[in-house]
Amino acid sequence: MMVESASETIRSAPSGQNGVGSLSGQADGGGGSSSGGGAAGPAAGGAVRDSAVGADSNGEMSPAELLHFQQQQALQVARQFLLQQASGLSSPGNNDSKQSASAVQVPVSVAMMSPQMLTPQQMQQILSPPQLQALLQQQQALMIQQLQEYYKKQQEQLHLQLLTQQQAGKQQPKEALGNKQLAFQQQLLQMQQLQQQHLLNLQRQGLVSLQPSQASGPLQTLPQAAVCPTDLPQLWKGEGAPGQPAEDSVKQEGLDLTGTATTATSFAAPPKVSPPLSHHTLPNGQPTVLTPRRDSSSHEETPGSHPLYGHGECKWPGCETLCEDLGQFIKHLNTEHALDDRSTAQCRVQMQVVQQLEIQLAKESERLQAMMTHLHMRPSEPKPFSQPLNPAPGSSSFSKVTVSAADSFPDGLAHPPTSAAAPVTPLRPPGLGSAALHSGGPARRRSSDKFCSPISSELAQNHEFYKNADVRPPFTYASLIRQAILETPDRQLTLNEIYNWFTRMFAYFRRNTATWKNAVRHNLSLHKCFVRVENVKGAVWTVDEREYQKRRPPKMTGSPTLVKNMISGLSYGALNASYQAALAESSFPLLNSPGMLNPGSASSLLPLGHDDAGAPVEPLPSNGSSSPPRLSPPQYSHQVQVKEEPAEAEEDRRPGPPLGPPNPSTVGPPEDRDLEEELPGEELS
DNA sequence: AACAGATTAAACAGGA
DNA sequence: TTCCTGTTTAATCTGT
Repeated sequence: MMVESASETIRSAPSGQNGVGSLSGQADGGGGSSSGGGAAGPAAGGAVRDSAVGADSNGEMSPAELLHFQQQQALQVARQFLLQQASGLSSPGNNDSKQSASAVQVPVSVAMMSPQMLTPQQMQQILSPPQLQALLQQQQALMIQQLQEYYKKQQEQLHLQLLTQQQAGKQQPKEALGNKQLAFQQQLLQMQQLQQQHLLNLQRQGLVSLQPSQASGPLQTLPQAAVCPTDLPQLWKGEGAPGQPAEDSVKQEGLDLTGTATTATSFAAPPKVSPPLSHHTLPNGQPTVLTPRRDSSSHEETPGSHPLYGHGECKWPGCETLCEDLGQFIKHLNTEHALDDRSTAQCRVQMQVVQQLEIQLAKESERLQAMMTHLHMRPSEPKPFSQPLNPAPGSSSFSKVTVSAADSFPDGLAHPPTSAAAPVTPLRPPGLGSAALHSGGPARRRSSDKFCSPISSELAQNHEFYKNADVRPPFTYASLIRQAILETPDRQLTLNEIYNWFTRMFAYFRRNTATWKNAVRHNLSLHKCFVRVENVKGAVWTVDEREYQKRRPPKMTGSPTLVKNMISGLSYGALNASYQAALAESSFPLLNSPGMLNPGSASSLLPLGHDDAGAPVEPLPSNGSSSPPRLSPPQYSHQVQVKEEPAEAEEDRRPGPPLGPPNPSTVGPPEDRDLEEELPGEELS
């Protein structure tokens, strides 16, 4: 009985602690219920795990292993980058008011915690969709860059080794040399294939659109060692013979490398590097420039440099041999660090060092999270509502929101002007951002329900995000259902069409179908605002706006803290404007009808409930209950309590085949459905 | 602490 | 019989 749903359910593990993030991805793996083909992997880490190529047994690391290891490194780098970003917050430029300080504080914690400590759900709840998206993009961009860098270095290494072997091979039998060359070339080839595959995977996730040209663009050095720029050399020092003794020395450094040497290798690990992120491309193809926080150091990868060569010395762990020029260094590299047991062992140790550092970072992050929890999650300290409670100041422009990565960072950080399309985009969309600032990250947050987050605007703004990212939309089922219904020309949908809308609009709902479908049905039945209208062809669901508005009357006014915050955070004029903007957005299907929204009515509606889906602006015609279950009403669907009427003269208002074309607005009536235009997502499937 | 709302799970019924 | 749809109940969580 329940088995069916159990297999699909990802029990939104309340406040899933520890790193269960990955579980969300694999939890439903068996279920296979997802119609989305599982493309949208777990958000953050989303790295593809190419376990295809098996590990080789000869002590060398297979490309797959290297890739995996490098992915870990890339993630680590991403975390490090966030740490750097966060640490930069305390730097000048931000110290004006308490409010702004607190405004950035949470993102700081978010930035510091999210990559590692938070489950995707938690991240989702804490971060606004643009922030999340930006975060994901950052990590993936980082990973891509790291991978690029890594592959490049691998190729260099291979070429170097090839050279070395060629030179050495002069004294060797030709056969052996040939075999080795062949092996190297094969490895090279394999790596290139892996590289392509990986890039493809990343691109397939839709969050990162990477042009090949970009992929092969200038690369920066691997900032892996930035985690511990100074320690590593120390770790390697003093070991007479690298290799096994190195582990001991490492242990002495308190790193406690107890892990057994695995079959991964870490070649170049240039220390002290700058955040590698300079450019990356957003899902919509808009390039975003993140100003690097630090200037690139001297070993920025240039054609004439080598990742293991910097400041005139060999950067091989524990080596530091002085080399006057690159040629000498390469010579040194080929002689001293050729592919042998010792070098391999050093690589292993290096890898363990990195792993250990990662573990340490995890611990420290955990501690930090606890601290943050202690400091931030306390409701006792009333937080001034610092950030503008803004449904986009210039809300009239439903600028399709392109989430700039910079948006994910609080003000004062590298915050380049966002793309032209989103200048008015709120830094933190009302939905998640603002609410999340007030409290921690409860597992199930329906923040948008709360106050200032009209589902329509949130949806419009983050439409692409929700469609592609496997994050739970912060809306209640009721508001989503309503939205789905209101988006249609006829303001009515069959159950199946509602399902389709959910899956079309939200990647999240492409899995756990049993769960949320049940919830949808439950909500349809439960809430009086959803009216079932039966006709010849079946039953459709409509929205009784009046009932919907009644549903939770005093949300906004009933939340004194919110109102207080709003008032404290904004001047009344701003508040009014913002509120009107919110109102305007919240009634998005009617948005362009100017009569709908006049300042007077908007402000007069202010004490009314401003619900998630908002739309309190819809000044419903007073003929509410009298309206028959019109089936093609261009008006608002609030046919009240007209359940059974077959509604004879029904036109063919069914938008189309249930699972058919993703565009329900094909029949597009000439109504004021401007959002349809604003939601180009309809074009996608 | 109480309460209301939301979510999830589940049982059940009716119809195709 | 199976699946879909719809209703209902209950447990749990969350925010006020």
